[in-house]
Amino acid sequence: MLLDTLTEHYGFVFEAPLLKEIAQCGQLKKVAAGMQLMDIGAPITQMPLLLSGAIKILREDEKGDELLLYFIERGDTCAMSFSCCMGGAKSEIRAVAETDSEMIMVPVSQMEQWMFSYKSWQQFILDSYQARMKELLQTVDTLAFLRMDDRLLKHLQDKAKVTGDDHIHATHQEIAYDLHTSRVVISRLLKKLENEGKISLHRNDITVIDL
Amino acid sequence: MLLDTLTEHYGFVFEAPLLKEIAQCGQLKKVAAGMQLMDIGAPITQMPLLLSGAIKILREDEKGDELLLYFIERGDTCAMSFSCCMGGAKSEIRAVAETDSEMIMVPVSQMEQWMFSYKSWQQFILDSYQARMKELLQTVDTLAFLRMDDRLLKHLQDKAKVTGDDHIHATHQEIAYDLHTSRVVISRLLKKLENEGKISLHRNDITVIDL
DNA sequence: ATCTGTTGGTAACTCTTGTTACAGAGGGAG
DNA sequence: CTCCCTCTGTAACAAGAGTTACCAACAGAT
Repeated sequence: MLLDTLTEHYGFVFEAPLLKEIAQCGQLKKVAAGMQLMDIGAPITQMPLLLSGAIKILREDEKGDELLLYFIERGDTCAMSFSCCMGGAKSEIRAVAETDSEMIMVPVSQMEQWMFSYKSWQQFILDSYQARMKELLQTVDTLAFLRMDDRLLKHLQDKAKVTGDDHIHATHQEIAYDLHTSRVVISRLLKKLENEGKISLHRNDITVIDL
Repeated sequence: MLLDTLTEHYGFVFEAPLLKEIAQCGQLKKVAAGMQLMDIGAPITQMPLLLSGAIKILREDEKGDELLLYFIERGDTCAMSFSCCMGGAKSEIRAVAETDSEMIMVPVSQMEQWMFSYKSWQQFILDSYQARMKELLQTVDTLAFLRMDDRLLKHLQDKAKVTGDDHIHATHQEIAYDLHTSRVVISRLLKKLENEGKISLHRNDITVIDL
């Protein structure tokens, strides 16, 4: 039945023999929101194929300050893990489940071979790289060209999108960590956004109006 | 003699038959410092294999404001072009020669096939993606975690590195464009760095002491 | 109902960065 | 040399963001 699940989500991406191979060596994994899936510096031995839910990808500096890079949604994979394990390298990022999520974990050993034997796998990996690259460019744009109020609104909109819920359950402090700023700044700007009619504020719940 | 040049620079990366193929369809291109090689939104039909010099990769927002992403040096290629042309997509970035540079331009038509027929080509593309991804992460770190004075110093050090010259020939305005800030800010911070003994300032010439 | 820890609101202040304005220094052309 | 243009230095001010401090509102536990 792993094959069935796989076919349901990736049937249009991979050809049948490859789906079968993945089903054979892959392993279903369910994680609860908030669980950490991968840490910076950790060696990578498996690669996730996301079935449902969303994963947030974080970067951290030497002082331990965090920054949210982007979200990974269903049908996506973490291209960075791929390149890392190919070179036997360590992870450059941290991955945390944003919502309850399901994924198939594929051991890296097979993947190198698939790059040669399955055109669809090769295409999938390249597309994945391409997509991640684009997300990273988006992140750079946001950091370089937007002020904190716009970054905040964008963050709320993104978050509403990946959870499929315009009610965001997060404390101001948690948002501040994602955007690498302080809680006070977030509270201030949230209030401003509320006055502008773009969101409405309640305890532990921000409703995004301007989606 | 294109094959000779190619072998000299990429002999240890690609096997002989591939080098020959590249020499057949590739085309030597020399560009002077300052020349634009690619623009945002432009379709991509060729991919550069850099032989000498350095290329700077820029991002631009709707208002036309620029930001330097990173430099590409010899032995590198622009992975982004690759993914773009695979999907027939437009360029996400602008590329400008930082110094006089030489490169071999390879038409995209062949490349898709090489992905399957040459393991070394596949590896080269994946490594290239990996390297560019890492540079982009660096860029994000810089934007998110550093203040302008440190960004400036880092920029000068990077620039000295890719040109192989600790004398930087650039106006304050040009540096301001790369870092997406104003000339006055750069002048101010350069003066500060000079007072700290990390650089020395002359007209159209900044000498980096703290390499 | 009271206590307690968490969350959110706000004020006051500092620091960094951006903006405007202006003056002087250097370098080339006539 | 003089004119003119580019480049640099600096002051003064404005705006955005970070910091510290404190209080109120809320929710859960006893």
